Amino acid sequence: MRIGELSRRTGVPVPTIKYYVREGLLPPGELSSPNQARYDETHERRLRLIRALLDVGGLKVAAIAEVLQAVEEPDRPLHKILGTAADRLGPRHGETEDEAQSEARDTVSELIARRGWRVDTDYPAAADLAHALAALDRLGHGAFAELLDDYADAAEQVARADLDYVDRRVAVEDLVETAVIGTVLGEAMFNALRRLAHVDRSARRFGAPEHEADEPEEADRAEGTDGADGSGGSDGADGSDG
Amino acid sequence: MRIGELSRRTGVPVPTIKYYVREGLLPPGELSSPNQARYDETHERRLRLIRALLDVGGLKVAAIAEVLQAVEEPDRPLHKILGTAADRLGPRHGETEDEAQSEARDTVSELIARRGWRVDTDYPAAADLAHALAALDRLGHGAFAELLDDYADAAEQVARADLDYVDRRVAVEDLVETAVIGTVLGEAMFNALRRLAHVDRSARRFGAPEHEADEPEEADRAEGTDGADGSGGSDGADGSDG
DNA sequence: GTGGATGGATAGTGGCGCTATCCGCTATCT
DNA sequence: AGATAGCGGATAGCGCCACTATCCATCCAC
Repeated sequence: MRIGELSRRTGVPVPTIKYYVREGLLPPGELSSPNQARYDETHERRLRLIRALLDVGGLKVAAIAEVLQAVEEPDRPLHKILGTAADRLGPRHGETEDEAQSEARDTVSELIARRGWRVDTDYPAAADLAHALAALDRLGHGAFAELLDDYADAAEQVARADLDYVDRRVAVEDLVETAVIGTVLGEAMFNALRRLAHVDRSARRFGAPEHEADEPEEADRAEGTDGADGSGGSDGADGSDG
Repeated sequence: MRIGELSRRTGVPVPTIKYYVREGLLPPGELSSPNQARYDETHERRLRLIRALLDVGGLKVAAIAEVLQAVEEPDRPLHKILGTAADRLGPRHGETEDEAQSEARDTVSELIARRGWRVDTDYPAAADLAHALAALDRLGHGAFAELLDDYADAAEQVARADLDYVDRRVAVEDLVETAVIGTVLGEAMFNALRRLAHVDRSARRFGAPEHEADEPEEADRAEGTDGADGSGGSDGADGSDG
């Protein structure tokens, strides 16, 4: 297909596609003439991946370029690429050599050791965690770190589910791409779920009594009852809480 | 104290503090003269909160302004404010009335109903979740949604821990601020933990052999040294999935 | 009473994700 | 063959955002 159709199929404007090619996110089309290029489904797929990483995952264009370059090389060990992807997710923060900071780093090291995780202490995600803990500490909420093991339990659960999924898919699709997608979109998914669970629990605890009650005081949520019935064909995958 | 000391204590440049005041993130200092203002610990605290929300939480300045305005009003029900905070966390996405989109919305509704969560289906976090699911679907990973209940279990666990913490702190500190901090920084914390858990599990599964080996086979993050193979051997041509 | 800090206001900067425009070429329709 | 639409490639510009620089009149400390 040509660029116009690629644009139509994906909803991405043509100049934007050109921009992605320029930035190295998308491989250029195969030239059939000096100024005529062809694109195929791999481009379409890649383009959708880019948009997902961008819109849902919140990655920056430069970060996506790095991740996708890693995806291109199947030689590298998976956990490295996963790291590359995940590392680009976190916020980039300058060095703030604080007391809270070094203390937080120790806490992270202890946690990693305690759980027997096979990760380096200087892993970017570890630094992110330390940053969060340090910020908590500076805000007088160092006690929030007491929840670390609860959080880690949940994180392990999720990670297990993710890897199981990757395992299941490994033969079918590109392993690395699957892992990237799972890492990035899974994060967005979990964050949304956590926010929903927060609202639910705080409604239960502070808001309404047992019976359903919707405060009419500020019902600016409006009602969004979409008439579509269409029972989904989802199987009853019961959550096996373990 | 005056603005200079506030700056020194927090590490935030004076012009930036002025900027925050202009943007409504930080209340102005108390004027003792027409052009002389005093700041106190509440300002310092607020400033640290702003930086945490900005650097660690990744919120935008405008979003922080909204959240903090909600924090100022203790009348509003907590779960509303929590919602306000959480809603500003997610990515803003335009309307992409897709098939995947509406299908995803249904999936979300079912999930909420299935778990008995007291949240509206059109809650922003629900929309975020639907967006993530729709993106997954478009990428051919609709099956990832099978993990939803696993994810939701973990999310509930985390939310329970968070609310317990808020409960514990409620008498001591400002409730709403605590909730905001927990929501935002907790998210950063969990995401980092999840990435660490990912690396751990994928190292176990794809990297090192089963027995616990403290010594990593590749201690450095540097790429290039991928001589060690034996795992994978996935040379398969790129996704000829169609 | 002098010099440096302060408050307040306005304008400018740099990064980022696009977007607009231009040019010469090419595929396709008639 | 000629008209017309689209294309590839390159460059410049836009809009948003989080600051940052400058200016000026005032104030406080020494």
